[in-house]
Amino acid sequence: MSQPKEITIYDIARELNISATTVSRGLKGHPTINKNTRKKIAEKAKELGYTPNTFAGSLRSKRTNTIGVIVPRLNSYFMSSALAGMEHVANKNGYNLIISQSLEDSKKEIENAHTMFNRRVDGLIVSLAFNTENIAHLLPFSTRNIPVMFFDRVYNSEQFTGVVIDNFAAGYDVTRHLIKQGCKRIVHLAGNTLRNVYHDRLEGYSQALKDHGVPFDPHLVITSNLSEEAGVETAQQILQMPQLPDGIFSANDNCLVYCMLELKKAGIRIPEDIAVAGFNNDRVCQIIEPNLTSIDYPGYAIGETTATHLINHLLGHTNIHNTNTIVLRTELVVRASSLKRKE
Amino acid sequence: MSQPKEITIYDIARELNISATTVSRGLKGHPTINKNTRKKIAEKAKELGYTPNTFAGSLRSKRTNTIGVIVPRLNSYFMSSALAGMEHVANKNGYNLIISQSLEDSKKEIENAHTMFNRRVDGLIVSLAFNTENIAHLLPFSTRNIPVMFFDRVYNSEQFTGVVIDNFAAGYDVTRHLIKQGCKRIVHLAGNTLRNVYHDRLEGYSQALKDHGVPFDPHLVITSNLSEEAGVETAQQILQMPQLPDGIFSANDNCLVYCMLELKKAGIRIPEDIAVAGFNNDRVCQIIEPNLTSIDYPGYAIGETTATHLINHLLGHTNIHNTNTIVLRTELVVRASSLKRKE
DNA sequence: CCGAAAATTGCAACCGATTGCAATTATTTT
DNA sequence: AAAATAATTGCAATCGGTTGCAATTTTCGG
Repeated sequence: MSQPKEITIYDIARELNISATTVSRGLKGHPTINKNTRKKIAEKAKELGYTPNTFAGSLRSKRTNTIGVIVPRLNSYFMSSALAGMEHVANKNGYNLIISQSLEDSKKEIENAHTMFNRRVDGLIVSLAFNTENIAHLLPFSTRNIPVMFFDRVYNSEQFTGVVIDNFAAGYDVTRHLIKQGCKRIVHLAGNTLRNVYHDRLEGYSQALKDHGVPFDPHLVITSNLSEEAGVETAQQILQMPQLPDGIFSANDNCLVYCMLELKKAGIRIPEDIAVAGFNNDRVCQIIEPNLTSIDYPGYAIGETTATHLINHLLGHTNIHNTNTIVLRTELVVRASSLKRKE
Repeated sequence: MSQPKEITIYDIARELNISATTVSRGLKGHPTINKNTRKKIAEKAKELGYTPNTFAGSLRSKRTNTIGVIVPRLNSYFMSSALAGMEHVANKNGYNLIISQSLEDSKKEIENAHTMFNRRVDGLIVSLAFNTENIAHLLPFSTRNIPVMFFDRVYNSEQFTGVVIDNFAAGYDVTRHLIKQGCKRIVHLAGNTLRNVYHDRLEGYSQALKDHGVPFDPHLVITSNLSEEAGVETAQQILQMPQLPDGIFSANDNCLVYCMLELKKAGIRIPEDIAVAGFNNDRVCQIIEPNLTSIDYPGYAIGETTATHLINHLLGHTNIHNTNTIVLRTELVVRASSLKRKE
């Protein structure tokens, strides 16, 4: 099982009777190396089957061309889209992604952050776990001048840049839309309000109610982890309310879909009895019946934007420290699930 | 912008008046180091805020604790589930994942393989692009004794291990099920038959027809890239057939769902006019109406299995070279979309 | 043809940990 | 208490590129 010997720049140098320095520079296309020499080096490298050893280089140069990504979980429609967007941008620019999941657990998020740090990622992209309360684990990155960017689940801090949508406005829009459809008792399925996204959506909801003279009833705000199971449970809770609501605004589609199915099973008509609207514009929106009104939340674009900004910063084209927040445009996509009246 | 100096094992060594060797071993929990010394080292390391530099270590030890993953795209339900499974196993074992997408393009897959090689991944996991015809780009890994494992889209080779399901059997089961429901003209939505998964499903379909005396009609096999758009187009093709089919077996759910929506729009009743069944047991199966019969294709488990085997091999617990293929169990999940007769 | 400027190339230290082997120290055994 | 064995620790080379600065070669004007 002996490993075949690794071909190094020294091998190339020896065969060409030049120094390793020249080979190193030649391979990098360094301008001070003679064109002709460069060609010879390239040829010999190919001939010998040379492959650069990234570690050796990174050790010295302190650049790894690696971006760490920590997400709550990578198998949701939104997340995998965002990751796909990041990977695309990164790959195009010669960067690679090391991806890890916190599984919504702050402790694991901290561990992962350590790993990323040890791996000397050039930059870090994070979407926070459900229960992360502070970002002490990210401070070593700042100390080291390693840029950290949040996306989606951001942390309110002067120190880091985040890519988000205007969750308040989106929550407001959805709620207003439901009110305009005649809803008076609107349930809000909320997530952990520790996270900006859920907090802001709830605020938007409250404000819209207020602005339109609809009383805010805390009993109508159901907080959960917004999972599929939570959707089912929520439906049961709703069905047991002394007075049924006439609208639901959910902070995510996934949960709402399962809630809808359960409500339908119980004979509730949507949107006639209850108008519903979600958040994310998940693929299922166009598949469930009735089609689901939702906020279009461009995962791929968010991923691209985040990665682009981070890489531009790394390349020195821009400085993200000047930017606190990047807000992407969203859009309310109205579909049958919320249309009580013909518009 | 000067970087704060990096803390190394030498700093710890100096402060403790011992050698760097001892520090290195101490941190790794090497048994020959005195327990007491070990404790002192650990304390000092924490005190100074030491973080190991993975590169330096990897350079010397030639182990990176990194697994490369190349997938066609990472934003599909199946893929992101598989990746989630892999990440979970890898993380548990101290490995990290470098993930890249080929975007179904063989050329990009080759580039990505190079990158992975240069990064000296300890092992590689691949699911092939639609149009990859050979695996020359993976041979350097074999030469170097770097284990490569396929999953899902595997390459038929003695050389590498793959984790798959029995696509033939699954295709056979679905088709037989449709036949038993009384279908006589069953359309098959096929993918690129260069890929085992689609090839085998088609074979299973053919064989089932044959075994049950249903004639095979090549016009009923519609090959596409199985995208959402393809689903819509396929529906239009079907609607223009001189004689409508009475069943559809699609090689994936995603495409079929869009096809169904289009057919329903045209007034086709499912399953009465056309019974349909898909493949993957995607989340949408339980959401679309009627609920979709499908083959449960356990993405998360496939990811876990693949990563587990690879890591066990890396740790020397098992040797994947003894294993050619690992076949996971699948199951036909029957739902309303295919039930022409009460069972 | 000479000397200065420009273009190339090389020296040698360095990045930070790992490791085979030898050396030192502690513990037992006789 | 000396000898033998076991437990710890350290030396010094090594992994494979990168980089500041000096050295060498080439080019060219006069």
